[in-house]
Amino acid sequence: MKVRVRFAPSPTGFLHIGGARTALFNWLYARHTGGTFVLRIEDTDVARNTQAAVNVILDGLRWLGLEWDEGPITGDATGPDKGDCGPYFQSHRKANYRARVEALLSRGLAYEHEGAVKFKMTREPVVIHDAVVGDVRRELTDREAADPDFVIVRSDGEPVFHLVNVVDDLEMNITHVIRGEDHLSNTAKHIALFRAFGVPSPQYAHIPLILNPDGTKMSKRDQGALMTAYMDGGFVPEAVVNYLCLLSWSPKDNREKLPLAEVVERFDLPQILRANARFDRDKLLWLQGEYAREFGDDRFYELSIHALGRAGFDTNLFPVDYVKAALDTCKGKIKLFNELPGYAGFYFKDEFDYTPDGVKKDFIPENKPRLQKLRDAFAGLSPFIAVDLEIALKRVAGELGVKAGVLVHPARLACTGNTAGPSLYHLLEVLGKDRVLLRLDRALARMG
RNA sequence: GACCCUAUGGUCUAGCGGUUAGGACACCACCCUUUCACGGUGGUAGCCCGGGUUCGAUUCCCGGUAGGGUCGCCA
Repeated sequence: MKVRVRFAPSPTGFLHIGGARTALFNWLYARHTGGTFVLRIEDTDVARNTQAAVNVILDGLRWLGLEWDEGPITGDATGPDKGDCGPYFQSHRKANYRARVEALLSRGLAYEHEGAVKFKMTREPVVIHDAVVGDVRRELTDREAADPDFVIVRSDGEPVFHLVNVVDDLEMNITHVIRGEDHLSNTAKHIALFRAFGVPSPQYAHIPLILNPDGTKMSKRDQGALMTAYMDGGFVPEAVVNYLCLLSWSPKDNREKLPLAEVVERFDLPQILRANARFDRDKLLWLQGEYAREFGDDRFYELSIHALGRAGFDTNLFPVDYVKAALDTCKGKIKLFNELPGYAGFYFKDEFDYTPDGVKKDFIPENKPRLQKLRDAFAGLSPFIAVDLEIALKRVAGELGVKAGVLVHPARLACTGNTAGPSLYHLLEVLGKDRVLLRLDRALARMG
């Protein structure tokens, strides 16, 4: 039997990091088994659905690289889709639900109740055979024991989650339901519905949740909960996906950074851990840095230029070779691409403020004659290249009887406005003699 | 309140009926160095508690505790 899994988000809120992880595990299992990954939009809550949320779901999955085999192609519920089990928006499957409810009603398995339809839930404990958690015997809670039946169609005629979820899994021939553990308790209801429809339940696999760093449940309002925070925050999908793979799953060989293709090869349901995991942004950031450092030039330039553009820097105003040379000095130094405007913006603007800490420390009176002497030495240099700049600076330092750092720090502040940044000699070479002398003069005037 | 899941350093994890309990992030110190970052070396820190089984439990069983989830005409 060919594996068919689905990710079935509800567009009532923006794509969540936990939802992304659920999508990832479904995708991994589909790819691992050579199965099919279906995307289904559960938009039955008309009042709370938004088109923007649908778009973020599609954009987010594509950004992560989790392409689906079946499902909508655009965020338009009436738009094109791919696959033989559509429509993939639940808002367009109402006839299916109606027919299923009729069948239950006619067989006495459901009944009308004050305008709504309720399903006659079994009173017996339900055993859930879960691929991750094992066998779970779910008994009724006290409140359920008082009234075990539950609503499957609202009095306004709209079908409810438990019903539509099961009907679609059934009609879309879903073989494995991989979802968050928050659904484990509800699974008894779903199994009862499958029984009522006379078909076996899919294989369930309930995966642990992602918690906040303090161990509380991550909600949409928490820091870092939304996928857009990563998409817009200068992260790369490789790092986010890699990090997500390491939550509740492990390659078991002490490696942390590993290619997705290898995860696909090794991923399987029984090895998924059972305990919730806390989200650790520091570790994600570390992985982000690992990836950012190892990108090829083209990818690095592309992401960098994009990040600079978002911050208002138009790199098209500069020669391509200049832009590339400037970015080359930043590679391996930054983690988040969002850091780049602050880190390398000095290459692309002549007017900038000096960081106050640096002014206090480096633009001191005794440094003025030193910087002047350095400026004069630089003025005589041709060509203006890093190795010669370093020799010149160290010679001046020697003549002054000071360590190189005494000149390096004010020179850096003068030319970049910052106390930290790319290699000084290389950034000077990239800026070029004219810009460097101009900036040194400006700093000298400022120190006056 | 009831039902369900879970429990290895601060965090993510490996592991085992007998191990000096391994790795990674973070943190601290030192080295490298023009800053930052990288890299290198070293370090602090862990098997939730109580019973039971056993020659021996972090590992198996039971209980407790703690954390999480669910019990909607939300999904």
